[in-house]
Amino acid sequence: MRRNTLGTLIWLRIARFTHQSNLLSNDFLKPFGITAAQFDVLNQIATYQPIKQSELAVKATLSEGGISRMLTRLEQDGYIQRKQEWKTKWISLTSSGEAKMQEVFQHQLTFQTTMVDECLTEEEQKTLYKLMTKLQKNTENKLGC
Amino acid sequence: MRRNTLGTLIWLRIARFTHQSNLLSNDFLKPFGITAAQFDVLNQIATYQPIKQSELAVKATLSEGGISRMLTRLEQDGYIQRKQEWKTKWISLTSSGEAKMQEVFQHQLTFQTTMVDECLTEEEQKTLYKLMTKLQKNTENKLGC
DNA sequence: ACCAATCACTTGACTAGTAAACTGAAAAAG
DNA sequence: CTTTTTCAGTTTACTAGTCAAGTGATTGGT
Repeated sequence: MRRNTLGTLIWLRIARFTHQSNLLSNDFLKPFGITAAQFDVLNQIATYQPIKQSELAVKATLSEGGISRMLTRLEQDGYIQRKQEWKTKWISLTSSGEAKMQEVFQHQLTFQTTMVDECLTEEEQKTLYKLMTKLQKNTENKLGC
Repeated sequence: MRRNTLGTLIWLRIARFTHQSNLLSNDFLKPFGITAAQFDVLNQIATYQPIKQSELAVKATLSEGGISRMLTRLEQDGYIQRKQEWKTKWISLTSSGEAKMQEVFQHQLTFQTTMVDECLTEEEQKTLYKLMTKLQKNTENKLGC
């Protein structure tokens, strides 16, 4: 009892990093008036628009309900629009949303990149990316069952 | 624009893994009647009890408000108790909470360990742990400022 | 032509988290 | 002795997410 394995220590580090980096991201994005979660979704929309709501949920790894709520907020803030066609809703950025991404994207990219660059070498980053990809893909597969 | 760096790809992988592994953990813990977040807090209490509420917040990397709410829920479920002394509240497990941890801990440890073991070698795990530790410590330091 | 199934999305009830404003009692200051 | 500060914790108002039940229009079966 009360003895940890390497595996659980890895989980803990990852969980802590995610939580803390999220706080930092939210702090960083505050002046821009959006949250880290909103940035993620807007970024997916910018990349894939126009995109079905259900497909967006998959890209952002959110539940159907979760994406519905998030899009309601983003719509209220005027960043996105939903165009109903048959039974599907097509999501795209409004010009306001487009402008917001133009404003924020580069900053956020630099912010994230710097955080990693300042503590890991190029070689280490490649290794970390490879290992995290393995781990994440394995987890993703489990989720399907 | 729209070009990602290695750093942002790493962030994305980590975020996805955390989110997905959390879903899996919650699913796994469901039969035991607790959530992953509750397990984490109970685990910290088990390790450090009796512990001040404010110190527990630090250990669990939660805000003061967050830990207050979480403990209210855990108290309602009968897993923990808060003993007021002067102005601080000392948190410890009840016998029911102790029993629950006895029941769950080993399972959750095995669950997490297996997830990592089945896709990474011992060597890879050591490397991943080292790199994630660097990254997390760096993030933690930023948070203080 | 009608009833059932299905599809895409929404809603209700919940956990979980934050920041910021608020308590209430103790210690320190005058 | 009052008044003020301070400290630990709570509460409020919010975002963000889940699951599961509900909606409402279209499509299929008989």
